[in-house]
Amino acid sequence: MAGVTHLPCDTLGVCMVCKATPSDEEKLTCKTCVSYWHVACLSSPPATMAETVVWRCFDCLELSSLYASGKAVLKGSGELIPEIKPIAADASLTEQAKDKSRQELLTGKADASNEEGKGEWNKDVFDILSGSLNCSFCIQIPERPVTTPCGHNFCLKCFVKWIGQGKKTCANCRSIIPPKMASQPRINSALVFAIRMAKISKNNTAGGPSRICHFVHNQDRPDTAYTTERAIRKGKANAASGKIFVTVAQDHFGPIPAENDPVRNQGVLVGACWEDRLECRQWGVHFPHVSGIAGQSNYGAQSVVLSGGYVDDEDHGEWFLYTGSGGRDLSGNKRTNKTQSFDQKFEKYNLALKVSCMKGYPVRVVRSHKEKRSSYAPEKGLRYDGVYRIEMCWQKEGLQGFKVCRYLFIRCDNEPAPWTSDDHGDRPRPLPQIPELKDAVALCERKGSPSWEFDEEDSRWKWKKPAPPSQKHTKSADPNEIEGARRAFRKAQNMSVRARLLREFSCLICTQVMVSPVTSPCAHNFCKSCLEGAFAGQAFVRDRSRGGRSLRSQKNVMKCPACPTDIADFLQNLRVNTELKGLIESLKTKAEEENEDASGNKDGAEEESDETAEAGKDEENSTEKLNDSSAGESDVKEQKSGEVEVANEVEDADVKCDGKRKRDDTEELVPKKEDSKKARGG
DNA sequence: ATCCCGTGAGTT
DNA sequence: AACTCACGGGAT
Repeated sequence: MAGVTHLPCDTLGVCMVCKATPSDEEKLTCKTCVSYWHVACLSSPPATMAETVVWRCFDCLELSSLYASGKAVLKGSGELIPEIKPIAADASLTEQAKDKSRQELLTGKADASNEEGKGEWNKDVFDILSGSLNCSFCIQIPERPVTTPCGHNFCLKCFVKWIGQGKKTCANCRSIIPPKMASQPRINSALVFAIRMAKISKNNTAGGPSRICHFVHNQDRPDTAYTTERAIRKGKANAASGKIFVTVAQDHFGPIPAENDPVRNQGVLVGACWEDRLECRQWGVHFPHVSGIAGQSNYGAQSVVLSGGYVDDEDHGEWFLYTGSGGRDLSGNKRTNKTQSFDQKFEKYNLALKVSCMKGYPVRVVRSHKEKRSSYAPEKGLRYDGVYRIEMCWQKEGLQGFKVCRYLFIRCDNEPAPWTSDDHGDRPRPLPQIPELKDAVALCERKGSPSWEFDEEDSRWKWKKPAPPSQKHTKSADPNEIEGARRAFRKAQNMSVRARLLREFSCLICTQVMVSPVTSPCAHNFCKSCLEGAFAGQAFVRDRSRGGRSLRSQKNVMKCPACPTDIADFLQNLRVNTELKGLIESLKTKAEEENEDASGNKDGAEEESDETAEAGKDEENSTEKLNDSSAGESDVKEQKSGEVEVANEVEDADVKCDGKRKRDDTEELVPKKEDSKKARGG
């Protein structure tokens, strides 16, 4: 190692340079690998709060510049190429350069930068966003945006970090942040969508990358679950499933591709939402009606649902820790039971998950609104979030005192997750740091190479080994049903721009596009006036509220019109989310302009008959600029095409999870007490 | 918050 | 075919 020594703190928090044990305040966290560094031993510590938040250690800076120059690649297993060493201290990176490389990492535009003028791309997006939509910490477009009740938008990570430092007020305006929001911030999905729209619309005019991934919200529901004769009084609770619309086998692994979607010919795209489990089932994403795991113990698990049923679950978006099933007394007529009364074992569904782990199969992941402890859960219903791989599994003592099976899921999908505004899917990422591993029992890791793997040449995840042959017959959908569904779907596809805006940015009260949006602490968006109107005449405080010093005046509970959260405090001082407002306005304007450009053509398209629409979605894309392209997303079917073999011989290296791997940058900035094993120093 | 149903897939 | 098991969901 050359020149100045740069080393982080070790497992015990001891600085490896000066051997002191710095306090939390004296330590700095690398934004990328979440390692801790003693500020006093840094040659050039960050000067401002904003810099602190985005600070990256020397290893990671070097790494990102290697990425940018195309010299570094990730191995399929997710392991970082080892020859990357701490570089000579002052990597001579200016703040600008840091920002640039960070942004390149974020947007995946690394190697497209200066050539072909694509470097301007990000700048253009900023322009569209009027430069106004910035997280105050990192001065970037907010990643996983959360909105404070005072109407300011931040990256989830930056916000969590801020709260983690004991801050109780908004970093922008010093308004108090409600404790509930502080402890459980929810991503503002309307804002995510707005950012994506801005990117896409920019992209379409600037000739950027052509393949933008689709983001779907509610599908049409051409057929719903039905109530059988027998259960006539029980309504939907005991309904039987409606038709299955896709033609995949029940033990199909991976995304649902377009060729198995005769209804829409697009497959199930990331971000697809459903009302309930039966509907989710109809699209072939997760077949069981109640169970959270779909799988067979001798074959593998195809999908899971995160529904908050198990308190041990821990959700970090791109990765999460899942708890196995069982361990509960379901005798009598219980279907679920939150309390555990015996140990879980690796059998049945838990064994199925383990098989998927060992084989490296892609596992579809669905998140439910019932998971209240996750920032990534949808507001209502269920949402398909793409495929993940189970990198390892083990047992631990659960929070309820019995053993639970544990699974580390890491996202590996070719489409971006619903909470990011990235325009690309996942790249292989390192294992996150998992404190509970130090107490893990029966730890299992994959031995061979995974079946579902990132292909560097194609920059896509694919089957590197053939997908396991189905053991079930493939369901075929009823042609009549398909035709009906198809019509409804085409109609939805031809929605006007305004209808689209409406769908994404509608006020939950007036159902119109929000004029002056306010965001509640529970992350629901309304027009300011609508929300005011909804509570007009209601007093905030009961009785003796008058003279400013009423001692025990009782606050009235005022429930959010969209959920049970008490938003009385929020209502007292409604603040417009000006950034979101501006964004909606500019999208509106832009959409109208494009509407006019396409003029007569466009009107025709809206009234277009089903038959003409049959011509395909490509055509729709051209008439509808804001419609993201769905073409090109159907090629998830490389299974048996022959070139699989070639890829296989490249390496069969075992997957190890110790030492060498860097930690994931998606790790939450949380207390850092128990660092079981630091992935450093090796 | 609690009760308890019909359902459907896995397993025997 | 019988039996077990399951992170739903409407009704009370």
